[in-house]
Amino acid sequence: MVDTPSKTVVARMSRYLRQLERAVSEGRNTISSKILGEMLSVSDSQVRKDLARLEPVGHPGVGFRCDELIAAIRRFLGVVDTWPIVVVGCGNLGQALIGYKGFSARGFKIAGAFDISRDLIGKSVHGVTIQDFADLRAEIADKNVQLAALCVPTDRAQVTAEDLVKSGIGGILNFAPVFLSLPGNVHVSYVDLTIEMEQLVFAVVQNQNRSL
Amino acid sequence: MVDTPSKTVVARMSRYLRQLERAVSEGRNTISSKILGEMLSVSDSQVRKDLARLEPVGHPGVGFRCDELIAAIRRFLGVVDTWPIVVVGCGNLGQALIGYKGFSARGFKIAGAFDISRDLIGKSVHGVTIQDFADLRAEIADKNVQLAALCVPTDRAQVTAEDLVKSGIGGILNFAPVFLSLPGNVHVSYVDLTIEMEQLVFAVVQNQNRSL
DNA sequence: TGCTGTGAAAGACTTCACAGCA
DNA sequence: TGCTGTGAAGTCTTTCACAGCA
Repeated sequence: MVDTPSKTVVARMSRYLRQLERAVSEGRNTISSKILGEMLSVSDSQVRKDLARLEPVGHPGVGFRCDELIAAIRRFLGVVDTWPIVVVGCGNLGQALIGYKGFSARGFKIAGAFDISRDLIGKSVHGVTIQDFADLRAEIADKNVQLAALCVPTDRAQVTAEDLVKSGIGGILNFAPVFLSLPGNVHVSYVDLTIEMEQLVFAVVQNQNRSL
Repeated sequence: MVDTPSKTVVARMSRYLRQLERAVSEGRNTISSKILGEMLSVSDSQVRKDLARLEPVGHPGVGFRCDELIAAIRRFLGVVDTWPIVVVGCGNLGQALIGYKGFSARGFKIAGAFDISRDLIGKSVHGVTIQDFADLRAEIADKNVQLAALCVPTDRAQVTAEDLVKSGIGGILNFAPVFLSLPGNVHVSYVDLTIEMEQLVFAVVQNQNRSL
C-alpha cells in the first residue's frame, strides 16, 4: 500500500471525485462502492481497492460518506487549493481553453496567456489579455505557476516546452500531436485528438466486422 | 495473436504511425524497433510485440521499411480512406475543433457542424456553416457519418449522445466531463481536461515531496 | 554483425471471496 | 443483513533472452 499509484489509479480517482461531487449536488450523503462503480462502469472491488489508498474512510455496512470521501480524494490528488495555469499559444484552441469554464469549476485558474504573434499580444480573450511569450518567465516566477497548457503549432512544441521547463514549469498539458522529450522530473499529459479519433475508428471497424 | 488488441496497443499504433510519417518526411526509409521506441519512450521489445500483430513486415538485420510499416498500421487501424466526422455543439471548443487542422492532416474531414442555438445556426465558422441539430439525422444518413465530436454543455451530454446513437453514430469523442451510459456497440473516447490537469497536479506534488 | 519474431519469465492490474465490523 | 478492507487467485501487459534470418 506504500507503492506509487499508477496513472490509471490517479485517473480513476479524478473520476470518482467528479461523480461524487455530482452525486452530492443531487442530494446524496452516502454511497457504496457498488453504486459508485456502477455510475462509472468500474467494478465494486476495483473501487474499494482504489479507495483503500486513502486514509481509511469507509464505514462497513453503511458505505462511504460523500463529504469525507471527497475531502480524502482531494488531499490524495493535491487539489485542495486553486492551481494557477498558463496557456501558451493562443490560436483557436488556446483561446477556447482560456474560456473553458470547466477549469475554474474544478480549482484551476488561468493565470496568464502567452503568444509570440504581434497580432495576438495585447488582445483580450474572455477577459484575459494575451501577453508576450518573452514575459512568461517573470510571470511564472511571480505567481508561482507550475502548470502550463501548451497549444502551439506542432513544429514549435518541443522548443517551447523546453523554454517552459527552463522557466520552472513542472507539468505540461500538451495539445500538439508530438511526443515531448523532457527531463524526467517534468510531467506531460497528452491530449491528442487524432489518436482518440483513430481509436474510435478501430473500434467502429471491429464492430462492423463482427456483425457481418 | 488472434486476440483483440487492447486500447493501449491501439493507441501506441497511432503513435507509431505519426512518428513514422514524421520520420519519412525527414528522409528516413528504414527504421529499427530500437530507434522507433527511443523516439516515443517505448521499449524495443514492446515495439516488436506490437508490430507483430500486423502482417509480417520486419526485415531481420535491416529493420522495418517505413512505407510498408505505415501502410500496414493504416490497414490495422482502419484509417486508409478519409473518415467524415460531425461536430455537435458549436461553442468555443466546438468552433476550435471545426478549425483544427490536425484532423484533415490525418484523414478526418468535418462533414457538418450542429447546434440548437438560434444564434449559431447559419453562422459560418472556418468555412463550415453551422446547421440545426434537428437536421443531424438526415445529414448523417446522407453522408454515412459514423463519428461525432460531442462538445455540448455537461448537462446536455447524455441526452445528446443518445440522440447521436439513434441517428446511427458508432463512435463519439466526448469533451463533456461526464461518463456516458450508452449501448455496448457504441464506442466513446473521453477528452477530459480536468482529469488530465489533476494527473499533472498529482505528479507535480509527488515530485515536490520526493525532493524535500 | 544487426535485427526481427517469439516463447518463457516477470511484473502489474483486476477480480474473487470472505473475515469482520455496524 | 449490508458493506468495507484485503489476501489470494486470476488475467493481462511488459520485459527478457535467444533462435534464426539477411
